[in-house]
Amino acid sequence: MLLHLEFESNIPIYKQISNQIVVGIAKGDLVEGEELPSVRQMASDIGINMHTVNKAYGILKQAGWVTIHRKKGVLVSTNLKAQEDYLFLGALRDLLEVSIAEAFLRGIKKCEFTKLIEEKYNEFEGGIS
Amino acid sequence: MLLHLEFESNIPIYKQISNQIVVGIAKGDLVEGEELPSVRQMASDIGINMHTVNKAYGILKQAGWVTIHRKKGVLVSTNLKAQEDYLFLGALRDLLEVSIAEAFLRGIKKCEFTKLIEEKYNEFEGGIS
Amino acid sequence: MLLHLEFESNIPIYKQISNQIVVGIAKGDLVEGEELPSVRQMASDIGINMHTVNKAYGILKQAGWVTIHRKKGVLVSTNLKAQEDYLFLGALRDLLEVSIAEAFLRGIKKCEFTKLIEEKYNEFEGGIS
Amino acid sequence: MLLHLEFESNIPIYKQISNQIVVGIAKGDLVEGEELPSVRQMASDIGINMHTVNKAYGILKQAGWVTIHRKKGVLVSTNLKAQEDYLFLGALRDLLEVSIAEAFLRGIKKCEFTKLIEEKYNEFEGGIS
DNA sequence: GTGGTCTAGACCACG
DNA sequence: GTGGTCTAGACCACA
Repeated sequence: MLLHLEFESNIPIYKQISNQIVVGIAKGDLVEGEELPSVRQMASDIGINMHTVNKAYGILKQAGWVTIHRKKGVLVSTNLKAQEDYLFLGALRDLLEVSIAEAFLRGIKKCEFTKLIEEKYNEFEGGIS
Repeated sequence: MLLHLEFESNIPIYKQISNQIVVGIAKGDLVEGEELPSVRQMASDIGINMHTVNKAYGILKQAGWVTIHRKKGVLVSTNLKAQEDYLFLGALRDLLEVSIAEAFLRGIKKCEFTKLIEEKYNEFEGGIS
Repeated sequence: MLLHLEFESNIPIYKQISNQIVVGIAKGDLVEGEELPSVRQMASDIGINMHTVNKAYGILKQAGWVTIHRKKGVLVSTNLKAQEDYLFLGALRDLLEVSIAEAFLRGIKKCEFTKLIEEKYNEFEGGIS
Repeated sequence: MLLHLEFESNIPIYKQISNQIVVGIAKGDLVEGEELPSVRQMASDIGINMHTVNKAYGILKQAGWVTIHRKKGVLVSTNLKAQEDYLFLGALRDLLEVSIAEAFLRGIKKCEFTKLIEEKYNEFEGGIS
């Protein structure tokens, strides 16, 4: 599991980390119960500050993607709070609106857009089979 | 064309403005050549800082959604730089990756996701016909 | 609204702050929409670091007790996520179990315990009437 | 008397142990004079560090819930220091304040809260009769 | 001036 | 050695 961080990006580093870990889980690169490096370890590996990694882990913990095990450290988890699904869908709808509007105006066809989605989905489902 | 701003959102005001204008264009609420309120006008209407509106217009101009004439004011445009389409698709792919990963892990089916896309697309296509 | 912090306590300072603000809301000392001091302001008032206050505010925001308004700053809110109520009750039940066990073993009567609860409730309800 | 430890809880292991033993006494699962497993025994049973069990026992001894004899081992006791009752009540009041405030603000009625208390009390009183 | 982010260095509780 | 907490000082985006 290698992280690719863009320090020049306007996306905060801690967000890039948490994002990539979620994607890693979806792709099957990270499996349930797997141990993530300690905050200090990952920080020194990447060459960033411990607190930045800590914040990323905090977000993941909050959302349920990892759990902090007192003996084993930070473990990948998929214990999502189901009741948050509808909140997620609402946020997703908002997030998509602008992108779709822009794609539409650029003349990108509906099927091109959905194909993009399906490709990504397939990447993830491939991790399962 | 009414803007609905959420001052408690984590999305910056200027971004909310530019987003809603793009969506407005896609929906057909704003048509090519239509004049948008002046920076001062919109700022006082909404009750926000002039610089915020200015920044929103700047982003829209940069992307080609509006053109700014000294005399005619701010006009809706759809003069997109075609060569940026593939850049847009790349950025879109990145933007969607995390959302799709999360949706996938939450058990949201591919077809549910694409249906959401299609619904939005239909909203926009309706504006044209 | 004055905060009483115990720096020697084993309860983290940021938790003491967030706790006292919640209690303040319940007592009516803080009302919906009221503006809280900025992180820097409160930090310098109390004589602690900005980040500690920031963490307290972050927790309150997460739980819905405050919102970050882009124009007005940090505002008291009571927009709680209703679906978390049953989680709260579960956590409460766990929290109470040990205290009740200990009270019971110390010979504190059921009614003494519930009287304590009722007194606190009255403090809060007094803030409303 | 089986301990159920959650290594992913934010409550320290030693605290979980001491808590559950106090609750066990209240429920009548553990009776006065009963012998608890030795530090080494319990540690190996649960698969945790000896020091962790030791710390739990230390807390229990400190509060008077167990006595430690060199020969007889760790014995359940209820030799509470009576003069600490008022301290306990004070601490309890502080502990409950935030929970009650939050419950109040969430619209949980006073009687719902006290019913929760009474149910727990009944669990313990059932252990006696 | 506000909150948001990052860094650096430190101490403590825990296991 | 782990995560949790606190401090101090800095830069940036935002309004």
